[in-house]
Amino acid sequence: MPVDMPLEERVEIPAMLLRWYDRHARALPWRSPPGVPAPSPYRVWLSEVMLQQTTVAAAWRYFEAFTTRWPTVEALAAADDADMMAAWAGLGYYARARNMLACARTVTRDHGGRFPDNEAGLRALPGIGAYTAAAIAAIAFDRRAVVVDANVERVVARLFAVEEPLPAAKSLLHGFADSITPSARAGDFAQAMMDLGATLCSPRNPACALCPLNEPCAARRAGTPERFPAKAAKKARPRRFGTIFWVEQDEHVLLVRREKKGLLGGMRALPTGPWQAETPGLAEAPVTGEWGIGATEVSHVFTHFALDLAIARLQLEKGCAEKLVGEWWPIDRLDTAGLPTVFAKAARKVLEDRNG
DNA sequence: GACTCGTGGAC
DNA sequence: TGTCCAAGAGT
Repeated sequence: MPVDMPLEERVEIPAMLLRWYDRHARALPWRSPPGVPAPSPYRVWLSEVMLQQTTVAAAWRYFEAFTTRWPTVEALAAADDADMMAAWAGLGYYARARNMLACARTVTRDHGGRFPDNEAGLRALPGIGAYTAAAIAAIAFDRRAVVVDANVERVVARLFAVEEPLPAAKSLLHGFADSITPSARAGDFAQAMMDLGATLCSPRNPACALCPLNEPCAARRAGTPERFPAKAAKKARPRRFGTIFWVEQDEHVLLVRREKKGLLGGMRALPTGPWQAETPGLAEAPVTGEWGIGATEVSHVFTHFALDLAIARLQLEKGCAEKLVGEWWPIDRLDTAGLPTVFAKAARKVLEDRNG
Protein backbone atom coordinates (compact mmCIF):
# COMPACT_ATOMS: atom_id res chain seq x y z
CA MET A 1 0.00 0.00 0.00
CA PRO A 2 1.40 3.42 -0.95
CA VAL A 3 2.33 5.55 2.04
CA ASP A 4 4.17 8.55 0.56
CA MET A 5 1.27 10.93 1.11
CA PRO A 6 0.03 11.48 4.66
CA LEU A 7 -3.34 9.83 5.19
CA GLU A 8 -4.98 13.04 6.40
CA GLU A 9 -4.05 14.67 3.11
CA ARG A 10 -5.11 11.69 1.03
CA VAL A 11 -8.59 11.43 2.52
CA GLU A 12 -9.40 14.97 1.39
CA ILE A 13 -8.82 14.18 -2.28
CA PRO A 14 -12.24 12.71 -3.22
CA ALA A 15 -14.15 15.67 -1.75
CA MET A 16 -11.83 18.19 -3.40
CA LEU A 17 -12.23 16.48 -6.74
CA LEU A 18 -16.03 16.06 -6.49
CA ARG A 19 -16.48 19.75 -5.60
CA TRP A 20 -14.64 20.61 -8.79
CA TYR A 21 -16.66 18.06 -10.78
CA ASP A 22 -19.94 19.51 -9.52
CA ARG A 23 -19.04 22.78 -11.23
CA HIS A 24 -16.98 21.66 -14.23
CA ALA A 25 -18.28 18.27 -15.40
CA ARG A 26 -18.33 18.05 -19.17
CA ALA A 27 -21.78 17.65 -20.73
CA LEU A 28 -21.62 14.45 -22.78
CA PRO A 29 -24.41 12.56 -24.56
CA TRP A 30 -23.87 9.39 -22.51
CA ARG A 31 -23.64 11.16 -19.16
CA SER A 32 -26.09 12.56 -16.62
CA PRO A 33 -25.14 15.75 -14.77
CA PRO A 34 -23.65 15.26 -11.27
CA GLY A 35 -26.33 14.10 -8.83
CA VAL A 36 -28.81 13.11 -11.54
CA PRO A 37 -29.64 9.37 -11.86
CA ALA A 38 -27.32 7.53 -14.24
CA PRO A 39 -28.24 6.68 -17.84
CA SER A 40 -29.26 3.07 -18.55
CA PRO A 41 -26.56 0.42 -18.20
CA TYR A 42 -26.97 -0.14 -21.95
CA ARG A 43 -25.99 3.44 -22.73
CA VAL A 44 -23.14 3.39 -20.23
CA TRP A 45 -21.82 0.14 -21.71
CA LEU A 46 -22.18 1.37 -25.29
CA SER A 47 -20.28 4.57 -24.53
CA GLU A 48 -17.54 2.83 -22.57
CA VAL A 49 -16.83 0.39 -25.39
CA MET A 50 -16.85 3.14 -28.00
CA LEU A 51 -14.50 5.22 -25.89
CA GLN A 52 -11.86 2.50 -25.56
CA GLN A 53 -8.71 4.07 -27.03
CA THR A 54 -10.95 6.58 -28.77
CA THR A 55 -11.45 10.32 -28.35
CA VAL A 56 -14.72 11.80 -27.09
CA ALA A 57 -15.08 13.78 -30.33
CA ALA A 58 -14.79 10.65 -32.48
CA ALA A 59 -17.18 8.53 -30.37
CA TRP A 60 -19.82 11.24 -30.05
CA ARG A 61 -21.68 10.88 -33.38
CA TYR A 62 -21.37 7.08 -33.36
CA PHE A 63 -23.04 6.98 -29.95
CA GLU A 64 -25.88 9.15 -31.24
CA ALA A 65 -26.28 6.96 -34.33
CA PHE A 66 -26.22 3.66 -32.44
CA THR A 67 -28.62 4.69 -29.67
CA THR A 68 -31.05 6.15 -32.22
CA ARG A 69 -30.99 3.05 -34.41
CA TRP A 70 -30.74 0.49 -31.59
CA PRO A 71 -32.26 2.06 -28.44
CA THR A 72 -32.04 -1.07 -26.28
CA VAL A 73 -29.69 -3.99 -25.83
CA GLU A 74 -32.38 -6.30 -27.23
CA ALA A 75 -32.60 -4.17 -30.37
CA LEU A 76 -28.85 -4.28 -30.83
CA ALA A 77 -28.81 -8.03 -30.22
CA ALA A 78 -31.27 -8.43 -33.08
CA ALA A 79 -29.22 -6.30 -35.47
CA ASP A 80 -27.86 -7.74 -38.69
CA ASP A 81 -24.12 -8.34 -38.38
CA ALA A 82 -23.26 -6.57 -41.65
CA ASP A 83 -25.42 -3.54 -40.77
CA MET A 84 -23.82 -3.22 -37.35
CA MET A 85 -20.27 -3.56 -38.68
CA ALA A 86 -21.04 -0.98 -41.37
CA ALA A 87 -22.37 1.40 -38.73
CA TRP A 88 -19.09 1.00 -36.81
CA ALA A 89 -16.96 1.64 -39.92
CA GLY A 90 -14.49 4.48 -39.41
CA LEU A 91 -14.33 4.15 -35.63
CA GLY A 92 -11.49 1.62 -35.67
CA TYR A 93 -10.54 -1.40 -33.54
CA TYR A 94 -13.22 -3.50 -35.19
CA ALA A 95 -12.94 -6.37 -32.70
CA ARG A 96 -14.86 -4.03 -30.41
CA ALA A 97 -17.84 -4.17 -32.78
CA ARG A 98 -17.73 -7.95 -33.06
CA ASN A 99 -17.47 -8.29 -29.27
CA MET A 100 -20.20 -5.70 -28.78
CA LEU A 101 -22.66 -7.77 -30.79
CA ALA A 102 -21.66 -10.95 -28.96
CA CYS A 103 -22.08 -9.14 -25.64
CA ALA A 104 -25.51 -7.75 -26.55
CA ARG A 105 -26.66 -11.22 -27.54
CA THR A 106 -25.32 -12.82 -24.36
CA VAL A 107 -26.98 -10.20 -22.17
CA THR A 108 -30.25 -10.62 -24.07
CA ARG A 109 -30.23 -14.42 -24.16
CA ASP A 110 -28.60 -15.34 -20.85
CA HIS A 111 -29.37 -12.37 -18.60
CA GLY A 112 -32.90 -11.42 -19.63
CA GLY A 113 -31.70 -8.19 -21.22
CA ARG A 114 -30.20 -6.86 -17.99
CA PHE A 115 -26.49 -6.19 -17.57
CA PRO A 116 -24.87 -7.76 -14.49
CA ASP A 117 -24.72 -5.14 -11.70
CA ASN A 118 -21.28 -6.09 -10.43
CA GLU A 119 -17.71 -6.05 -11.69
CA ALA A 120 -17.18 -9.82 -11.85
CA GLY A 121 -20.34 -10.42 -13.82
CA LEU A 122 -19.53 -7.63 -16.25
CA ARG A 123 -15.92 -8.73 -16.62
CA ALA A 124 -17.08 -12.12 -17.91
CA LEU A 125 -18.80 -10.57 -20.95
CA PRO A 126 -17.06 -10.26 -24.34
CA GLY A 127 -15.25 -6.96 -24.90
CA ILE A 128 -15.45 -5.97 -21.23
CA GLY A 129 -12.06 -5.91 -19.56
CA ALA A 130 -10.89 -4.69 -16.17
CA TYR A 131 -11.35 -1.01 -16.93
CA THR A 132 -14.77 -1.26 -18.58
CA ALA A 133 -16.17 -3.59 -15.91
CA ALA A 134 -15.11 -1.17 -13.19
CA ALA A 135 -16.44 1.84 -15.11
CA ILE A 136 -19.88 0.32 -15.72
CA ALA A 137 -20.15 -0.93 -12.13
CA ALA A 138 -19.35 2.55 -10.83
CA ILE A 139 -21.23 4.71 -13.34
CA ALA A 140 -24.31 2.60 -14.04
CA PHE A 141 -24.70 0.85 -10.68
CA ASP A 142 -23.00 3.23 -8.24
CA ARG A 143 -20.73 0.48 -6.97
CA ARG A 144 -17.37 1.35 -5.51
CA ALA A 145 -14.84 0.26 -8.13
CA VAL A 146 -11.26 1.24 -8.89
CA VAL A 147 -11.60 2.72 -12.35
CA VAL A 148 -8.21 3.10 -14.00
CA ASP A 149 -7.80 4.30 -17.56
CA ALA A 150 -4.95 6.30 -19.12
CA ASN A 151 -6.34 9.53 -17.61
CA VAL A 152 -6.42 8.09 -14.11
CA GLU A 153 -2.94 6.66 -14.53
CA ARG A 154 -1.62 10.08 -15.44
CA VAL A 155 -3.44 11.91 -12.62
CA VAL A 156 -2.31 9.38 -10.04
CA ALA A 157 1.26 9.20 -11.35
CA ARG A 158 1.46 12.97 -10.85
CA LEU A 159 -0.32 13.07 -7.50
CA PHE A 160 2.18 10.59 -6.09
CA ALA A 161 5.14 11.43 -8.38
CA VAL A 162 5.53 7.81 -9.47
CA GLU A 163 8.91 7.38 -11.15
CA GLU A 164 8.37 3.82 -12.34
CA PRO A 165 7.65 3.86 -16.09
CA LEU A 166 4.53 2.43 -17.73
CA PRO A 167 3.48 -0.25 -18.37
CA ALA A 168 5.42 -1.78 -15.46
CA ALA A 169 3.88 0.82 -13.13
CA LYS A 170 0.31 -0.29 -13.78
CA SER A 171 -0.21 -2.31 -10.62
CA LEU A 172 1.45 0.38 -8.51
CA LEU A 173 -0.78 3.07 -10.03
CA HIS A 174 -3.84 0.89 -9.48
CA GLY A 175 -2.93 0.69 -5.81
CA PHE A 176 -2.64 4.46 -5.52
CA ALA A 177 -5.97 4.89 -7.32
CA ASP A 178 -7.55 2.40 -4.90
CA SER A 179 -6.20 4.42 -1.97
CA ILE A 180 -8.11 7.55 -3.02
CA THR A 181 -11.32 5.94 -4.34
CA PRO A 182 -14.35 6.72 -2.13
CA SER A 183 -17.35 4.48 -1.49
CA ALA A 184 -19.89 7.23 -2.09
CA ARG A 185 -20.55 8.77 -5.51
CA ALA A 186 -18.52 6.07 -7.22
CA GLY A 187 -19.60 6.99 -10.74
CA ASP A 188 -19.06 10.71 -10.29
CA PHE A 189 -15.61 10.13 -8.81
CA ALA A 190 -14.55 7.94 -11.72
CA GLN A 191 -15.80 10.40 -14.28
CA ALA A 192 -14.29 13.30 -12.36
CA MET A 193 -10.86 11.67 -12.49
CA MET A 194 -11.20 11.13 -16.22
CA ASP A 195 -12.47 14.68 -16.82
CA LEU A 196 -9.55 16.05 -14.84
CA GLY A 197 -7.11 14.04 -16.92
CA ALA A 198 -8.80 15.04 -20.16
CA THR A 199 -8.98 18.75 -19.44
CA LEU A 200 -6.58 20.12 -16.80
CA CYS A 201 -4.15 17.28 -16.07
CA SER A 202 -3.31 16.84 -19.75
CA PRO A 203 -0.23 15.02 -21.06
CA ARG A 204 1.80 17.99 -22.32
CA ASN A 205 0.86 21.23 -20.59
CA PRO A 206 -1.07 20.53 -17.40
CA ALA A 207 -3.03 23.53 -16.10
CA CYS A 208 -1.93 23.13 -12.50
CA ALA A 209 -3.06 26.62 -11.54
CA LEU A 210 -6.66 25.59 -12.15
CA CYS A 211 -6.39 22.07 -10.72
CA PRO A 212 -8.45 21.18 -7.64
CA LEU A 213 -5.71 18.75 -6.56
CA ASN A 214 -2.70 21.02 -7.07
CA GLU A 215 -2.06 21.32 -3.34
CA PRO A 216 -1.44 17.66 -2.58
CA CYS A 217 0.11 16.93 -6.00
CA ALA A 218 3.70 15.75 -5.59
CA ALA A 219 4.58 16.27 -9.26
CA ARG A 220 3.46 19.89 -9.14
CA ARG A 221 5.41 20.44 -5.95
CA ALA A 222 8.45 19.03 -7.72
CA GLY A 223 7.85 21.54 -10.53
CA THR A 224 7.79 19.03 -13.39
CA PRO A 225 4.27 17.58 -13.64
CA GLU A 226 4.59 16.96 -17.40
CA ARG A 227 7.37 14.47 -16.66
CA PHE A 228 4.80 12.00 -15.30
CA PRO A 229 3.91 9.28 -16.04
CA ALA A 230 7.25 7.98 -17.28
CA LYS A 231 6.91 5.63 -20.24
CA ALA A 232 9.04 2.87 -21.68
CA ALA A 233 10.58 3.58 -25.09
CA LYS A 234 8.48 2.57 -28.07
CA LYS A 235 9.75 0.52 -30.92
CA ALA A 236 9.89 1.85 -34.46
CA ARG A 237 6.91 1.45 -36.77
CA PRO A 238 7.74 -0.66 -39.85
CA ARG A 239 6.51 0.22 -43.35
CA ARG A 240 4.61 -2.26 -45.48
CA PHE A 241 3.55 -2.23 -49.12
CA GLY A 242 0.52 -3.64 -50.87
CA THR A 243 -1.88 -3.35 -53.79
CA ILE A 244 -5.58 -2.56 -53.81
CA PHE A 245 -7.58 -4.03 -56.68
CA TRP A 246 -10.34 -1.83 -58.08
CA VAL A 247 -12.45 -3.98 -60.40
CA GLU A 248 -15.25 -2.15 -62.10
CA GLN A 249 -18.19 -3.38 -64.16
CA ASP A 250 -21.26 -1.43 -65.23
CA GLU A 251 -20.87 1.30 -62.58
CA HIS A 252 -20.32 -1.26 -59.83
CA VAL A 253 -17.11 -2.08 -57.96
CA LEU A 254 -16.16 -5.42 -56.43
CA LEU A 255 -16.12 -5.52 -52.62
CA VAL A 256 -15.11 -8.45 -50.44
CA ARG A 257 -15.63 -9.39 -46.79
CA ARG A 258 -12.39 -9.64 -44.83
CA GLU A 259 -11.65 -12.65 -42.68
CA LYS A 260 -13.40 -12.72 -39.34
CA LYS A 261 -10.27 -12.17 -37.26
CA GLY A 262 -7.19 -10.05 -37.64
CA LEU A 263 -6.73 -6.56 -39.04
CA LEU A 264 -10.04 -4.96 -40.11
CA GLY A 265 -11.56 -8.36 -39.39
CA GLY A 266 -15.11 -8.93 -40.59
CA MET A 267 -15.28 -5.64 -42.46
CA ARG A 268 -16.36 -5.01 -46.02
CA ALA A 269 -13.29 -4.05 -48.08
CA LEU A 270 -11.69 -3.55 -51.46
CA PRO A 271 -9.74 -6.66 -52.53
CA THR A 272 -6.03 -6.50 -51.71
CA GLY A 273 -2.98 -8.70 -52.08
CA PRO A 274 -0.53 -9.32 -49.25
CA TRP A 275 0.89 -6.46 -47.17
CA GLN A 276 4.64 -7.00 -46.88
CA ALA A 277 8.09 -5.38 -46.80
CA GLU A 278 8.42 -5.30 -50.61
CA THR A 279 5.76 -4.18 -53.08
CA PRO A 280 3.78 -7.27 -54.16
CA GLY A 281 2.66 -5.92 -57.54
CA LEU A 282 -0.33 -7.86 -58.87
CA ALA A 283 0.12 -10.86 -56.57
CA GLU A 284 -3.22 -12.34 -55.49
CA ALA A 285 -5.28 -10.25 -57.86
CA PRO A 286 -8.95 -11.33 -57.80
CA VAL A 287 -8.90 -11.88 -61.58
CA THR A 288 -6.28 -11.95 -64.33
CA GLY A 289 -6.47 -9.15 -66.86
CA GLU A 290 -4.94 -5.95 -68.16
CA TRP A 291 -4.53 -4.23 -64.82
CA GLY A 292 -3.54 -0.61 -64.91
CA ILE A 293 -1.28 0.52 -62.11
CA GLY A 294 -1.01 4.27 -62.31
CA ALA A 295 0.43 6.79 -59.95
CA THR A 296 -2.59 6.38 -57.72
CA GLU A 297 -1.46 5.46 -54.28
CA VAL A 298 -2.75 5.62 -50.73
CA SER A 299 -0.77 5.87 -47.53
CA HIS A 300 -2.27 4.89 -44.21
CA VAL A 301 -0.89 4.53 -40.71
CA PHE A 302 -2.04 1.78 -38.38
CA THR A 303 -1.00 1.40 -34.78
CA HIS A 304 1.92 -0.91 -35.42
CA PHE A 305 2.84 -0.34 -39.07
CA ALA A 306 2.55 2.20 -41.89
CA LEU A 307 1.10 1.08 -45.20
CA ASP A 308 1.66 2.28 -48.77
CA LEU A 309 -0.89 0.91 -51.21
CA ALA A 310 -0.72 1.03 -54.99
CA ILE A 311 -4.09 0.98 -56.71
CA ALA A 312 -4.54 -1.39 -59.65
CA ARG A 313 -7.60 -0.80 -61.80
CA LEU A 314 -9.46 -3.07 -64.19
CA GLN A 315 -12.59 -2.39 -66.23
CA LEU A 316 -14.61 -5.48 -67.05
CA GLU A 317 -16.92 -5.55 -70.07
CA LYS A 318 -20.57 -5.02 -69.27
CA GLY A 319 -22.27 -8.40 -69.33
CA CYS A 320 -19.02 -10.31 -69.17
CA ALA A 321 -19.85 -13.00 -66.66
CA GLU A 322 -16.74 -13.15 -64.51
CA LYS A 323 -17.32 -15.29 -61.46
CA LEU A 324 -15.71 -13.36 -58.65
CA VAL A 325 -16.09 -13.81 -54.92
CA GLY A 326 -17.66 -10.74 -53.38
CA GLU A 327 -20.39 -8.17 -53.90
CA TRP A 328 -20.81 -5.78 -56.82
CA TRP A 329 -21.51 -2.49 -55.11
CA PRO A 330 -22.98 0.54 -56.90
CA ILE A 331 -20.19 3.09 -57.15
CA ASP A 332 -22.46 6.08 -56.55
CA ARG A 333 -23.51 4.56 -53.22
CA LEU A 334 -20.09 3.44 -52.03
CA ASP A 335 -20.45 5.64 -48.96
CA THR A 336 -23.12 3.25 -47.67
CA ALA A 337 -20.86 0.19 -47.84
CA GLY A 338 -19.26 0.80 -44.44
CA LEU A 339 -15.65 0.66 -45.56
CA PRO A 340 -12.84 1.11 -43.05
CA THR A 341 -11.00 4.39 -43.51
CA VAL A 342 -8.06 2.96 -45.45
CA PHE A 343 -10.42 1.67 -48.16
CA ALA A 344 -12.61 4.76 -48.09
CA LYS A 345 -9.46 6.79 -48.78
CA ALA A 346 -8.52 4.55 -51.70
CA ALA A 347 -12.02 4.78 -53.16
CA ARG A 348 -11.98 8.55 -52.89
CA LYS A 349 -8.65 8.64 -54.75
CA VAL A 350 -9.97 6.47 -57.58
CA LEU A 351 -13.13 8.53 -57.95
CA GLU A 352 -11.17 11.78 -57.96
CA ASP A 353 -9.02 10.28 -60.70
CA ARG A 354 -12.06 9.19 -62.64
CA ASN A 355 -14.15 12.31 -62.39
CA GLY A 356 -11.55 15.00 -62.32
C1' DG B 1 4.87 -9.13 -20.51
C1' DA B 2 4.68 -8.43 -25.27
C1' DC B 3 1.91 -8.21 -29.48
C1' DT B 4 -2.00 -7.11 -32.18
C1' DC B 5 -5.53 -4.10 -33.24
C1' DG B 6 -7.66 2.01 -36.20
C1' DT B 7 -8.25 6.50 -36.45
C1' DG B 8 -7.91 11.48 -36.26
C1' DG B 9 -6.48 15.55 -33.68
C1' DA B 10 -2.88 18.23 -31.36
C1' DC B 11 1.53 20.05 -31.45
C1' DT C 1 6.17 15.60 -41.56
C1' DG C 2 6.70 12.96 -37.56
C1' DT C 3 5.34 11.89 -32.99
C1' DC C 4 2.27 11.29 -29.39
C1' DC C 5 -1.96 10.26 -27.70
C1' DA C 6 -6.91 8.53 -26.60
C1' DA C 7 -12.70 6.12 -21.17
C1' DG C 8 -8.24 -1.01 -23.53
C1' DA C 9 -9.24 -5.94 -24.69
C1' DG C 10 -7.77 -10.34 -26.31
C1' DT C 11 -4.25 -13.56 -27.00
